[in-house]
Amino acid sequence: MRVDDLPEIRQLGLFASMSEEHFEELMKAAYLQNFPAQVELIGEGDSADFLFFVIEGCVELYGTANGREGVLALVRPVGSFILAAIMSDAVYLMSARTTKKSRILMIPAQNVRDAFEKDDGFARSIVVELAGYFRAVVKEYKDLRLRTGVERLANRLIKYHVSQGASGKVKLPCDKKTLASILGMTPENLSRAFGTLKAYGVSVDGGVVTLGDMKSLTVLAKPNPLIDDPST
Amino acid sequence: MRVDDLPEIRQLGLFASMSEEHFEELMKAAYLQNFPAQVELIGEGDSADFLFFVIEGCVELYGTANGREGVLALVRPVGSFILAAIMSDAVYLMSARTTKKSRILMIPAQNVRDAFEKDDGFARSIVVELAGYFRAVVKEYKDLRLRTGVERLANRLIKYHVSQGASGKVKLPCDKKTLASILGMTPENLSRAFGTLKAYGVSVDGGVVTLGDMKSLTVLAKPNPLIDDPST
DNA sequence: CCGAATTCTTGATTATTATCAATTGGATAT
DNA sequence: ATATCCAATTGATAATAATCAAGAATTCGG
Repeated sequence: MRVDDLPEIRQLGLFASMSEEHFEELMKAAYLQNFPAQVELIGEGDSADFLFFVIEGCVELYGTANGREGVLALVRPVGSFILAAIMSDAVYLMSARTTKKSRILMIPAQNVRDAFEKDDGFARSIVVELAGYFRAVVKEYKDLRLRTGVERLANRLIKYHVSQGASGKVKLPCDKKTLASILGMTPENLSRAFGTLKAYGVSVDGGVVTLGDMKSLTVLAKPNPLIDDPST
Repeated sequence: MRVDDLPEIRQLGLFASMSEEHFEELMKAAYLQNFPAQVELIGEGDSADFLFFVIEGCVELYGTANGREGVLALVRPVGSFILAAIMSDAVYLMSARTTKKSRILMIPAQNVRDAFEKDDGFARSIVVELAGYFRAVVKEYKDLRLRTGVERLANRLIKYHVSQGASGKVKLPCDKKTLASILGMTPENLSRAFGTLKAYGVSVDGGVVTLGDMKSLTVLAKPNPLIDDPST
């Protein structure tokens, strides 16, 4: 498949200030592929051979240790992942799998590093991208470290609510099993956390959650822009 | 105080490929200051006015939310902190305080950003630095998410043991209160975790820990280079 | 439509961690 | 030396979360 069909890639912050020539070169080396759901694209510990972009669908980044597994993030269109491993020329720290049928752009690591050496605009864009990644993980860390499960859920609901237009209803972006893992809890405890939030005006109907008492929910959640606001 | 007295700064990866001229410029704008212990250098939410380097002493990075506080990392000579906030021109996500008498180099954020624009080598070095930061936080996240307190302690002891020459003894790098916070637990639970590790050959005498049965300790800890090895 | 598989929920129990309280021990200052 | 402070430990209890088990609800393929 030709990559030229993807103007959204060219528009990405990462490539916006890259020269046309270098961009062409990168795209010539790139692969665009469709994957079914539940395909493991990379495994932690593998050497970083490709930089990935999610064009369509959704990819889950997760880690394993001591017999446990946890999802760190979902990547949706158009997002990249594991840029840091590429720039460090190191192994991946996280595994990645598709959660549904997905279209993925893969750029060989060496081409990315070559472009980084040749193209100053690209190098600077990578700084901005990595700084944003870093700050996002720090926020995840604080969320996990400083809040209980119920608080994490409450804040996540408020966050989704805002990003979806604050209509009073929230559409969950994934199934509850995955949401639980994103929030750092088991599915059982997510169910119970929803139960706890009933007293704060939260009612659940399948994948749709109604926030009926924002005031008391907010008192419980204590939302914090330094954790919850993706733009800070 | 003159910054020229600090050849170790020039040697840092961050500045190694920077032009002499731009480095001079940066250093001219920089402040070198001595702080006593327990001084709050920055507070989370403050706008990022300076990039910091620890020249001597030690600085603790910590975050607060929902009435709780947690240490994310200790920065020792010669390390920098909050580069990501500077490059994102955003507020600090973490607070920082000295844990002992420390000498700190501060470079105004705008000068750093100017140098980033002008000096391509510097821009590329920042990428490497940020990628390393990112990977370090991901490892912290996995450690916290996928391990129990006892496992975290066991792995930390093994890590210190290796970095200190694997003599069978480990000198703790800070008081136990701080260690507890770094490990994401309370001081009480750190005491109990040490108690649990007695059965695995670990004995504590003040700040010195003896590892008497590496084999069983390792079985318990299940060390993982993708979390514990700072060089991967 | 049915049946199989899976997700989701709920209950009971256990594990892990935090909190509160009391005490010990060492360091320091007067 | 004595008093004071604070880190560290220990015990008791409570909060939080994980695990195991069973059922209910939902999805999916035929």
